[in-house]
Amino acid sequence: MALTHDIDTTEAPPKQRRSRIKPEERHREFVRKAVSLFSEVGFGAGTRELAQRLGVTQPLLYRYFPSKDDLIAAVYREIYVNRWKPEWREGLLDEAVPIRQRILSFYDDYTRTIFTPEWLRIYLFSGLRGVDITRLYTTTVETEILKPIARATRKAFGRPDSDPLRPEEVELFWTLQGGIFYYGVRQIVYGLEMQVDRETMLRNAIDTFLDGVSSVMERIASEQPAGGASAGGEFRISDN
Amino acid sequence: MALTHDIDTTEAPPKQRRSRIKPEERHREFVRKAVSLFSEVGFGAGTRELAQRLGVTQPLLYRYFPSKDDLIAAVYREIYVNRWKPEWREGLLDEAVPIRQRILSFYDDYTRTIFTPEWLRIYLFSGLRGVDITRLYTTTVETEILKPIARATRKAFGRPDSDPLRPEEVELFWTLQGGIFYYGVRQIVYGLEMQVDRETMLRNAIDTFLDGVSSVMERIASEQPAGGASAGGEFRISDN
DNA sequence: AAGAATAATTATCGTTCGATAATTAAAAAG
DNA sequence: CTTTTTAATTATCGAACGATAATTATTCTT
Repeated sequence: MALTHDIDTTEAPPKQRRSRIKPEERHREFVRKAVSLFSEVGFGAGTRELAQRLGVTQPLLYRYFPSKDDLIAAVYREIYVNRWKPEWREGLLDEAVPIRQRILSFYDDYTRTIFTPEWLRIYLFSGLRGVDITRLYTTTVETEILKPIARATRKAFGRPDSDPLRPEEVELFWTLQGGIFYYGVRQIVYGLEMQVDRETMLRNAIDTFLDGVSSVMERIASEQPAGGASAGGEFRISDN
Repeated sequence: MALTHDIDTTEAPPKQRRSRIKPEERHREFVRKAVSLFSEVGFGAGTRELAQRLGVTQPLLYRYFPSKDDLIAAVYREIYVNRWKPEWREGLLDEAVPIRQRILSFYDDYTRTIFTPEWLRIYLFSGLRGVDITRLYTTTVETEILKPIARATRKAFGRPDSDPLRPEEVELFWTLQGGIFYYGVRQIVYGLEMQVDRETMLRNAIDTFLDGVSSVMERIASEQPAGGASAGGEFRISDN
């Protein structure tokens, strides 16, 4: 017969006062802390850990979210939707400002938004999970940011706005985007000590890009349009 | 009293023949399949799933690896050490080849190596886990690849090899590296249909970069060396 | 103040996980 | 062929997971 009265090393439960707050606020609190927790350990983080950080019990989560996946969806919305600024696109189209300054201002504000552990890590985690939202976000970046930048840049170089954007042109601006993005990953995600501050990096990267992109864009414009989106014939001889 | 003889829907166990192979080969098999599995679902993947893919039972893993973390360490070694080619550095230093061609050849081979689901996804997963190996790899890339490229490029522009590399110069080449890397992430990790093939992207990105980098490198060289590594005074007025 | 509504709790279920011990069977040694 | 070695198995443990049901206690309504 085993002793049933174990020595209780944990002191008596602190008779925790249960705080009752408005449902909407509780909902927001869950999402806020979930963003923080998931960004640290990934979406495999436990619901008990999340509840503990909020000072509540684990089953309470299921009063506000039918399942963990619904909570994750709310986290996606917070990152991808709530932190997107429509003014980015507008600023990029403002022809009263020189193109260099427009691009610089955009990336200054954009990196201020996404260069946080929460944003970058959840972006990477969600990308690795293969959920559609990452593809959707990438498409949004291309249509709302990169294509406007590309058109504006071409215009600034004196090229007519009439001929359509080539995929190769858009891809060039993806390279700039990726280069800047990777600076944030190295600093925030990998925790590396950066030898160059963000503003200087942006200035140098954008100046290098703008200085070199005109000749390459001209070359692209002078080449045959690439296969898939060609308006000419349905078939053409590949130029290997 | 419950019925103890449940209707057995699963047919009789196939009396699985147990195959016995050499320890070293079993070890390699575990690592190989672990690379594949972890790259798909992350390091949270179960040891039972891994064993199933090998056609063995789960406890067998612990004959070859003391713990799951040791298996993960072996996976890191496979990705970061075994797939690194020392010839990359050598090729970049070969002054018989024009700088543009040297950079192009390197990135052609480098992206051929890392633009696989296994490499890219494990790289991203490991980076998010915050393990030291990612920082170590980044340092290796900088010293073995980017600094040699930067020096070679500067040399090709006629600058003396004597004055030390500025952090701002190295950072410029990180931007190129990140831009190229992000192409692979979009294609392989996010599964996006790329409108521009890898070779064209590399050519345009590198041409844009090389065309624009000379003027920016000159500006960097003409500016005051940045704060931290300055050999001049211990203090200086910050230039806000 | 009494009762209704509901936010938060306790208790618990069925899975899955990494890991260990004991057992079995295939290959190596004699 | 018999014995020894060891690669592989079966069985199982304790912890952590997502989720549900029943209960308690706080706030709102009248």
